[in-house]
Amino acid sequence: MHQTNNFLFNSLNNQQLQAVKHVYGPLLVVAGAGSGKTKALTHRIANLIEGNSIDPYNILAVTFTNKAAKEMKGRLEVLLAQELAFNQFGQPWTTLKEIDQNQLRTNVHQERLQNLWIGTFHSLFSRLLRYDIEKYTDPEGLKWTRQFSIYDETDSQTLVKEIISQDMSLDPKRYDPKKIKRLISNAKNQCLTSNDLLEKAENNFDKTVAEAYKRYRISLSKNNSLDFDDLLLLPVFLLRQNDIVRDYWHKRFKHILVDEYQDTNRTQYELIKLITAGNTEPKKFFNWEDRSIFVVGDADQSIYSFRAADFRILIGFQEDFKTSINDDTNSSLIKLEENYRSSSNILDAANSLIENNSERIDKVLKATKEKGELLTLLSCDDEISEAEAITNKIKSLNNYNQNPIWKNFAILYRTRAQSRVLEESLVRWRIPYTIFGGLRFYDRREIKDAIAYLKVLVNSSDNVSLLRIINVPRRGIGKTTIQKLNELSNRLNIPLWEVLNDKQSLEETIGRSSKGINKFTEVMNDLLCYLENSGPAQLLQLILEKSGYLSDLLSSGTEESEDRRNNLQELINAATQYEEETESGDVEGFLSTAALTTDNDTKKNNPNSVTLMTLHNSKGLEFQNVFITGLEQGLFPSHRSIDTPSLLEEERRLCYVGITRAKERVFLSHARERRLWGGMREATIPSIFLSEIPEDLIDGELPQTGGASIRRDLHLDRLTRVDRNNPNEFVNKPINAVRKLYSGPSKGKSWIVGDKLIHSKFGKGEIIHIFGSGEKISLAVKFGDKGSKILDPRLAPIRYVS
DNA sequence: TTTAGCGCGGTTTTT
DNA sequence: CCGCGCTAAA
Repeated sequence: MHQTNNFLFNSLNNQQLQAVKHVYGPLLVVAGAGSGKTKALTHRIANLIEGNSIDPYNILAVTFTNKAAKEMKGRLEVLLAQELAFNQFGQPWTTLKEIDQNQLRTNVHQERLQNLWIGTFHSLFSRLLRYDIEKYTDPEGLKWTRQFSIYDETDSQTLVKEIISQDMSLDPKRYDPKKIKRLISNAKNQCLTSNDLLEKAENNFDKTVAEAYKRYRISLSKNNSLDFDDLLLLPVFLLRQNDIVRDYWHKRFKHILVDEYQDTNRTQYELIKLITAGNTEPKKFFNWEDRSIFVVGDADQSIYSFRAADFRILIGFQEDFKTSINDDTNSSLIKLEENYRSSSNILDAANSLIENNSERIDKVLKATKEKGELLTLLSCDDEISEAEAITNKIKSLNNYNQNPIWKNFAILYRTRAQSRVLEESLVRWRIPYTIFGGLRFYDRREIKDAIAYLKVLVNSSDNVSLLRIINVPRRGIGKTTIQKLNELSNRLNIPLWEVLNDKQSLEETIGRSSKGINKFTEVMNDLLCYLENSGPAQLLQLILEKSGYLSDLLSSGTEESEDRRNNLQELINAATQYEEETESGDVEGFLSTAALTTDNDTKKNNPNSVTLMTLHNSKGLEFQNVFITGLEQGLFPSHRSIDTPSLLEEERRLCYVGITRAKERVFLSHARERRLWGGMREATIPSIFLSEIPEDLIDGELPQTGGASIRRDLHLDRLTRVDRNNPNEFVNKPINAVRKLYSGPSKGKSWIVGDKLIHSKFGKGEIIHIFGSGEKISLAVKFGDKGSKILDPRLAPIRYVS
């Protein structure tokens, strides 16, 4: 036991130690970037199990990403294996052979962690639903079975679109299904029902959304399906409704841990609270005698409010979970403020930046590392020279190494659209790179097709999947046929699948077209015979063969179809792996995994390559060198955020996240001109964030390569037309130029009627009138098609042009 | 029933 | 510029 304690405790600082030793009651750990929060989490779980003899069966550990869950699981495994190493071999972990280490990890995995629930919100609660969903009846009488399908964004989009245009006969142009889906999703994430929405409705549009929500829900139930949001919302309703179920999970999960608590939404919060409170509501205080809730988060890294995450939940934690004893010894807040990742210059820059936000928990990250290098500002002509400047930097920093180490570099951007130019530059210089995000493995067409077959076999009510595959491969079943059958199904109130199997009705309604349908149902009924006794891997194999999907691919013989076949083989491998990892190897479970897995964690990347990703994707990661690109008003911060303070603060947090990813070097780049989507070249204004980092922490640099020479190399003549002769104040004096823009033209520049200027949001404009005088002037500016605005020159993001 | 061609719109997105 | 959804024609 003492050995255990050493393992778990001796590498921790004071605050981490306090967190790790916490056992009962509520605890909020405010963990700044790079302060060792995963360490605190994993060591605490290990200490619960090893130090306090708590059964892993009673622990629930929730993360937001598969990656975080995997990481936590892995590290926990090693910690417990280290303990075991002492008991079994009597020697420290590091002296063991790798094969013994792996053996121990396997032991721990199978014997100690089998019953520990650790995973994402969505995967854990879909698991809960596979147990208990049949015990839930909606107030409207809607029901689901444990074979429910999980609809991804595309599937649910299809359903909403159908409801808007067909069910409700609305014009999809006035009622954009995407927008409506987003509003419904927002409601679901805030734990609101369609009735709640109806009560809150202020106008007809709101009422329509509420109605669409209601119908969408009915439709999901008819399909025996749930969308991502339902995986959390339905458990809330279930636990509220059913005392026995709630009591069961309450008694089971005595110790709850939540990672990235600042990213929780109302629904997730309700869920956590229901399990923690159990069967004894209403009540004011929780009974912490034999239980705990331990949440870790950082309000400064809250960057998902557009998905209804609400960091005020984190700020309210202590109030929400307070104990009846109101004493000072009951400390329910610990701050981890020592940063082990970044140089102190980088941290100073990040701290200065984030201090411009008003809504925060006060917290200053303290460096444990040396000052290090200054941050570097790369002021570039345009997006091409920005990309070139970055690749140049990467190359030159690597020249000092015999073997280039590409994996030490990350290039971060606000929008995916920015990645292309960067890629082109990396390709040109033959620098290996890995781009994150993009198409998920499970979003590929052939994968979705195969999965859809599996879904229909398990859940014949799933019409979205059914209609996806009914004519894939081609069976000559067209739109009109499907429409007729759908009508029949609705009129008789018989599931579509049963209509398809009723040969007589088919003959009567669609006549000769029933041939294709019969072909389809024959295949499906044949496959159904195998459902009982086959695992997902074998089923997939059978599906691909018997449906003719595979032979269809083979006959086309293109390179693309070759790729598809490989992907399908990959899918079967994943199913096999699932069967090996889980004892039951059940199809429903595999389908959940397939729906909830992004391949960021599974795909094999070139281990030594430059990383390209969005700033959002970079959260939780770290790199030696980080490039933050496109620091321009309207791009970063994005144009949608620029005049809404709360949104601008979120952009600032995003920038903070980006900077704090870096261990050694940060490069901040902006382009003086940029074309987005190949449109017009637009003059830009440097990002306000650049002006919020102290000048003495930034080193300005003139990029070596201008965009024009590159363009000539590429023979892109039409691009070379663009000015190179224009003397560039930013290139000559990058820092000063940036600062000048924000020190306020009212000090340096006196405006006169007729001056032309550029506004970051409204674009080019001309002063048509000046109100007031001296320091207190306002400008009336006419912006082409955007109309006229009255601006305060000291505040408005404007730049003088001519 | 299928496919080619045009027009429109295009932050970020753990699941 | 690129990917989509819809319409027109084969």
